[in-house]
Amino acid sequence: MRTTGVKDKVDRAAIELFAARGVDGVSIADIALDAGISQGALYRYYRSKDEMAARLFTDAYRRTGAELAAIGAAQHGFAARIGAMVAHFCALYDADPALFRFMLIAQHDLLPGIDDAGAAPVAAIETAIADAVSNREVGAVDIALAAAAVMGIVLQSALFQLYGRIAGPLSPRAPALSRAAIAAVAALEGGEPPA
Amino acid sequence: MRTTGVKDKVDRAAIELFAARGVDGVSIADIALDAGISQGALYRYYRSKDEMAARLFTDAYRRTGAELAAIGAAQHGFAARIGAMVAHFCALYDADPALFRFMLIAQHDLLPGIDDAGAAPVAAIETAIADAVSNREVGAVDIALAAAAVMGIVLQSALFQLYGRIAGPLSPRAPALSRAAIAAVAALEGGEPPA
DNA sequence: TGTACATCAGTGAACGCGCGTTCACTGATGTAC
DNA sequence: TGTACATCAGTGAACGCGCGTTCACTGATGTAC
Repeated sequence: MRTTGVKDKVDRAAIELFAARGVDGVSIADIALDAGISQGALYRYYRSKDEMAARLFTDAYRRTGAELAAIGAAQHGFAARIGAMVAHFCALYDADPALFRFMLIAQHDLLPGIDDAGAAPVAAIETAIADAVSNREVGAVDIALAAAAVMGIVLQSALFQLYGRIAGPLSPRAPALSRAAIAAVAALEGGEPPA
Repeated sequence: MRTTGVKDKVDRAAIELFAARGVDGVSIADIALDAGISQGALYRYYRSKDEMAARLFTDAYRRTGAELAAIGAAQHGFAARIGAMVAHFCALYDADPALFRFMLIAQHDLLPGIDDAGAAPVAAIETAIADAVSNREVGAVDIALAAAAVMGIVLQSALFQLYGRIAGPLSPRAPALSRAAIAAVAALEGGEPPA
């Protein structure tokens, strides 16, 4: 088992601190202290604080999007796809809540800096919904609105867990959240305004 | 019709700027410039920048919570309550998207500073769900999880509108979002883990 | 095995800029007589 | 109606602190011969 590199310690310290206090609420000195190195040493790994936050965010965002897309592609049928994606998200969240809190907090600042829209987690969900509509598994829905419903159900549950409104890990709730997401999409059928 | 006071101009400038760039991304000088006054004059209205952000947030948060609670109390039946609350939220959002973007962005920093949990918008939704459960309109559900689903559906739709994923105002989507929220809650029945 | 040299992760002090806050002052408005 | 004074919103320059960034330096590790 490899010993943890300095870069890993830096990344971990930054994610934990960013999650707890926001990017602007954390100084380079804070991160260096938690990582156990000097301030100057941080610049061996990142050109600037902005680049650090952006890379940590973008990497996690792309990785999550790619995993969700792969998991969705491996399943057959709308319910199975949503079920597998929701379960995977819950497992990721439980494994590293700080990372997801960081992503949820920082998205408003850092999302505009991401060019590749296809890499987004939401793209995987939209694909699953669009496929289900063209398969006639689901009636005509506003794809964006349906994706918002699915993401909202899962992300808001994650936020409630972070805030202590929901106790314990998210994974045991994954089946219930999947059912809610699928029901929400079905309820949107036929309600889309004219294009 | 009263002419707009200086304080109103300050509040409006602050909300617009906070919504666009986040509280930490905006300087006192920026706000003063947009409000058309000097930096020093801001301190006639707020003791500090922190107090300004906190008061703007808390006021809007409490007002929204109180309005939702009143609207929910005026309706009979779960579907009517959720429908009215969702419609009201959409109308509020359409009337002032910047205010809600500010609230959504700043909640992670400023929510912990609010002591009165009963004033929260989520409390109004939890009340509606809890009432429906005790009336047997809805089966046994995890109240917090059901509230997360309802809030998530609406808030994520608002975010998608802000990001341009959904075009036009939210209000025409209110009926569809209500149906999705009610269906999501119903789908959660019987899926709660042991207390 | 030993020596000279290159590389490079990490140090820690210093710099400078931006920003929140303060404060002596101005000038307009209102009030007492 | 006029005068003296109080009040107070607003000004603008200055201050000082925190923070991101830089940089000359250290010391350990690896490599060539």
